Amino acid sequence: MEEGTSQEPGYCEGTEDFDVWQWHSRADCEVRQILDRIADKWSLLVIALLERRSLRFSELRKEVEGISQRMLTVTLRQLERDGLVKRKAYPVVPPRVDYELTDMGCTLHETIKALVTWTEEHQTAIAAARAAYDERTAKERELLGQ
Amino acid sequence: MEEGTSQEPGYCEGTEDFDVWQWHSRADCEVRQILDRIADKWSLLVIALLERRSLRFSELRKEVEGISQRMLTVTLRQLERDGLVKRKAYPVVPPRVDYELTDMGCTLHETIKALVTWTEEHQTAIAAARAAYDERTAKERELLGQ
DNA sequence: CATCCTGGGTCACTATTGGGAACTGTGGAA
DNA sequence: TTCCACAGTTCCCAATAGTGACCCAGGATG
Repeated sequence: MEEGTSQEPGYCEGTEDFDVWQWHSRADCEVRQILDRIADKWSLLVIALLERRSLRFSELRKEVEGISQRMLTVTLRQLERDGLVKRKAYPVVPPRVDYELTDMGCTLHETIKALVTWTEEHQTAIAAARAAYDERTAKERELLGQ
Repeated sequence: MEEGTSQEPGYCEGTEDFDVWQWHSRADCEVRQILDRIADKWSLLVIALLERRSLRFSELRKEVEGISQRMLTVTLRQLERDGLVKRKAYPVVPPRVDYELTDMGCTLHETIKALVTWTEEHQTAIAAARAAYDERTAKERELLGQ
C-alpha cells in the first residue's frame, strides 16, 4: 500500500489487449481491486437504481429486494468513497439522506447497462445450458451410482 | 420457486429501460441471479484470460494470481454449467483438461472488456476520490474525538 | 519391485463475510 | 410521557470463501 499506486508499468493503452490481462490477473493490480468492488452484487443494483433518480436510504432498501440494512450502508459507503455516489444529508429530524450518482457514476452505469443487456439477451441460452448440464451430470451420477 | 420463473410480466424489451430495473431489483429475478454469477471476482478474470487462448487448469491457477484450487474448480464448474466455458478432458495420465470459451462466452467477454476499459480510464479518478474521502472522514473523526 | 511424481480434482477444516435483530439519537406527534 | 420516524451502528451467528491435506492412475526412476 505504501509504495503501490504505480500505474504506469509497461501496459500502455495502445497495445493489443493481450498484455493487459497479464497485469490485471495479478493480485496487487489496482484495476482488479476496483473491479472486485464495482462488479459486486449490490453495487450493480444500487448504481442501476440511482441512475433513474436520486433515492433516500429507505427507498433504496425497499427497492433492492433482499438487501440488509448493514450491506446497504456498507455498499453506499464504498460507492461514496470511490466517488461514484454522492451522499446528501439534511440536518432535519427525522434525518433525511439522499443518494445520487456522480458524473463518474453515470458513466459507469452505461457500462453496467451493457452487461445487463447481455444478460437479458442470453438468459434463455443460459437457462438451457444449465438444464443440459444438470441432465448430463445427473446421468453420469446415475452411471456411477448404479 | 414453485410458481416463480415468470419472466414475461410487463417488461418487454422495447420499453424505456426505466421499468427494467424495477424487475431486476427483485430477488427472484433471473437476470439478477445470472448477474450475480458472472459479475463475480473470479469469473471475470477467468473469462478474460480464456479469451486469449484455451488454458489448462494449472495454467489458469498460475495466471489468476491468488485463486485457490477449490475456487477455481467451483468457478469453472459454474461457468461450464452456464454454457460460457467448455471443458475438454483427455483420458490420459496424468490428466489433461483444457478450458476454452464458448461462443456465448466470447460475446460476454466483449462486455466485460468494456467494464475493464472503464475501470482503466477511471482508476486515477477513483484513487483521487478515495484519498479525498479518507481525508474528509479523518478530519471528521478528529473533530469528534478531540 | 517399490517409490515418487504429475495434474486435476475432492474433502475436511478454518477465516471471513453477510444477514437479522436490537440499539441509538433527536424532535415532533399522540 | 411514551411513541414514532429515519438512518444508521453494533453484536451475534450462519453461510460462504478460502486453505491444506489427501486421492487417483500410470509412467519414470532407482
